Amino acid sequence: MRRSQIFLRTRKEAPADEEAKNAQLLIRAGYIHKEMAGVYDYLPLGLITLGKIMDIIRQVMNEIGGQELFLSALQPKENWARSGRWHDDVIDVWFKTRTHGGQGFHMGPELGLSNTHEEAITAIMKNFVHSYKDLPVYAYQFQTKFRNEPRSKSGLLRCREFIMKDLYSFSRNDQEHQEFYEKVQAAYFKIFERLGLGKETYLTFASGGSFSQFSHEFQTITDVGEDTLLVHESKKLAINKEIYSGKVLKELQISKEELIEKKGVEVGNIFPLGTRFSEPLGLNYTDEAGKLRPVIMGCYGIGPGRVMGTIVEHFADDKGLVWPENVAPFRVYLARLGNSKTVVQAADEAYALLTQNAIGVLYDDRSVRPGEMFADADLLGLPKRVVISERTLQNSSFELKSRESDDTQLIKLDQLVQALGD
RNA sequence: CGGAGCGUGGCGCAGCUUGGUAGCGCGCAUCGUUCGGGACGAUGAGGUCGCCGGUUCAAAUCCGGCCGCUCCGACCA
Repeated sequence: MRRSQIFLRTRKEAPADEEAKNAQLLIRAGYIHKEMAGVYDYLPLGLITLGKIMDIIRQVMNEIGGQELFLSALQPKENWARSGRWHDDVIDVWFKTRTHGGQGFHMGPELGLSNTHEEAITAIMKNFVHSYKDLPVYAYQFQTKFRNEPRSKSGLLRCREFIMKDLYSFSRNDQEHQEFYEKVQAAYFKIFERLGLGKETYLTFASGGSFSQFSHEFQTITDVGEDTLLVHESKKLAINKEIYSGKVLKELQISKEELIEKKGVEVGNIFPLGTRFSEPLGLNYTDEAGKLRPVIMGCYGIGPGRVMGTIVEHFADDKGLVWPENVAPFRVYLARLGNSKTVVQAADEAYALLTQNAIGVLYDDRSVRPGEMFADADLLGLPKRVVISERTLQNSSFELKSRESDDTQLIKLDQLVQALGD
């Protein structure tokens, strides 16, 4: 992509209405735009980045047998009435067309904007699951969730409208469910590893609801995190402070002295649902003996936008964003200094060559001064910076620099692809 | 939902105490000089001063109400 063509403008100054580092930098770098509190638009660069994160998640979900679908954001009342979750007393973050007899849309039935999809997916599965032969089924989606948080904050970390990957498992029995549950657990570690957060992300024991003792959160250690964790570093796990007790310690065979208190961001969550939804909504199957049984369910979430914000919080420095290779919107920032014929030609060729070799490159072909290009390259946070100028061409070379280091090196032009490829 | 702060061209801010032609920097446009870490000069475009109401000859400024944003707390299916 040529910088002169991409829809992008960077800013020197941070917006006044953002305090969170992730929001300030992502806005300054032109990745996102704030629509209102807790609601952000993804601009071209931001969408590419978000897409990279989603692709990593998607790939691993497919590997464990997940099938992608896309459910609606508009939710009818009926399914939620059946599960007992339509009432504002049960879920108070709903955006609904009518609440407490107030005004809603001027026509049509009472509707809600999806804040989660257990009801919807369970109702759908009634059309497809009748026999033990139809199970297990694993379905997931990337969909927008709407939650009217009483206080959204911290940029992308706590939004009122956000995309979530939510996977739902439908199993015949507890054992089959448990096997998959553990598979997802391993898959999540793989995902966070690929996203660059592996080292700081802990499997965290949290409140399990009515069908199991625990649910499991994936918490990434960050100062701006909302959750307080007691981390066991060598065992690579943590306990959410909300469930911390002597009994829990005993259960997990951990002693108090081994734990360190830290702040974390919940980047993922896996949750056994038992028959919480299959029973009220009537999702049953006939087993081998002809007996009708409720389907055992689980749900498994990751918030790609929240992950993006967490990555920013974790890696960014005082000059701007720093993306791990796997999620960077482009691998290379190609800065062309000067616009003499030879420089333009060499840079154009480099751009074409990298593109042909499927190396993502943002080509700064503008006629701006070097300082501005360097500042932009730092702000945008692409892993590699390549400079082509009169000076480098005198050595038939380009200059290569990594975002996280100050060292530069001159490399011969014919080594371009080797130096930047995998 | 409680507490604190804020709202003035696209962005960052001053002006408000003491009412009287709406200003600065960045960015943007044109021209010239520059060109390896956010250059300089000249000219120019761009603003319902969050919204509604009140006081006044006159309101960005004073008064009342509302809306929005940030942070702390409560909440977080």
